[in-house]
Amino acid sequence: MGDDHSTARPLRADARRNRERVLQIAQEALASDGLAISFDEIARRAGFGVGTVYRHFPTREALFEAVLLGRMERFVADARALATAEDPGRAFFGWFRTVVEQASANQALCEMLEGGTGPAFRRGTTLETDFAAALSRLLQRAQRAGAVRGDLRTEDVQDLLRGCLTAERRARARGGKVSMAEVVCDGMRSHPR
Amino acid sequence: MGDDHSTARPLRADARRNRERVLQIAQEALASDGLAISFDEIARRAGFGVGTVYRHFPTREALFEAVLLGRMERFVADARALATAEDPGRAFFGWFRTVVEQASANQALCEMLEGGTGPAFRRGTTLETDFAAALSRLLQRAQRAGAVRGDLRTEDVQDLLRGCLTAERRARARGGKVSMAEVVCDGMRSHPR
DNA sequence: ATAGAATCGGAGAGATCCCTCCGGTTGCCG
DNA sequence: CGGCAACCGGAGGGATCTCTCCGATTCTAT
Repeated sequence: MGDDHSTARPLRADARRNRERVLQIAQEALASDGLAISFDEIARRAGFGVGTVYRHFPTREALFEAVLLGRMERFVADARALATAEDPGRAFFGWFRTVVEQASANQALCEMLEGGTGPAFRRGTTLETDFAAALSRLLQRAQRAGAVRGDLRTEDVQDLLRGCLTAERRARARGGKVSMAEVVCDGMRSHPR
Repeated sequence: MGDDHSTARPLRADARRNRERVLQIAQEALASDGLAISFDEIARRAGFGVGTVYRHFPTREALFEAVLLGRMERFVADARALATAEDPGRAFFGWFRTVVEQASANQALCEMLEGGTGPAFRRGTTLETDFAAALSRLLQRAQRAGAVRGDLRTEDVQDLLRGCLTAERRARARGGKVSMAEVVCDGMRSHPR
């Protein structure tokens, strides 16, 4: 325990290259095939024996986390950056659309957000809590500004986001013209009538 | 091939009872656990050996189909029945909400509709074609009546339906007050402004 | 160049899963 | 109630998946 990555002796040059290659291949594999892809398959695609890959990532889940965690954290960072924007409605809807747009191109990311089940995004994780908190601030500000239906709660928006990913991913796969996120955002707006 | 169910010698009484029980248990298991549940597990829950269950349903997929096909067909029948309703907008949104409401209580049904991947609902299946056709009629009539955004295509609505299921299922699981279907339906309405 | 440490590769253990096979059991008809 | 067809049960074959182990290989420091 406590393998101190920052102070540990640097990896041998070949190991470093190989580690990088595994991450690269895993990234592509997860984006196109989703969380269900097998560890063996990733090793095969990268051209390594499974033992080699396990040397770098102790567990299937650890590998997936290494690939996906950063992406998720960026969503949280984006939300925080927008928490003080001058137009709360624009900030909220912009963030929502950005997340849908970015994630819908990545199968594994979608599954993680949709299911709340992937690595490092389980119920109660720091990441999951931060995500909900950041979203909550955006939402409340937008609601106070009258841009979003007042009866929507954070969990509602989270679920709508998940649903929107499901829809947008498929729409994107078939080259659809209408943005599903656009439709859902319209549904979340305060009813003018 | 062509095991003629209607004219074949009726099942022995015990076999009939057992078959019924398997269907019942499978229904519950699929509703709560989804398509990923294993054949062995269903046999175990029903209290039968796997051989017994395989006697009645030659394949995992055949069992799932026996449980789920009827439900799917009802959605198509509902859509057809509403194709001549006097208020096309009301018919369209009513059907949409009904499907979401009914399916969101059943994990396997959701996965089937969402993924387009389950038994008997694959791309090109008669059921899938009929489903799309029935939905298409409802949509076009609603659009002509000015109740639904004119730029939405059948595929768009199908994807929104899938997404709505993802959202509604989770909202229901946590006892949410706001209906996700309501929000999405609002998004599909023609913009008054 | 060479010793020694770090790394690689892949066979295989252990867990599931789908499905088959066949000996033992049970219900049905005369 | 006797005999046979139909039915049940579960061991196990073949696949696949995660992860371990250790001999063979490759890199690096001297």
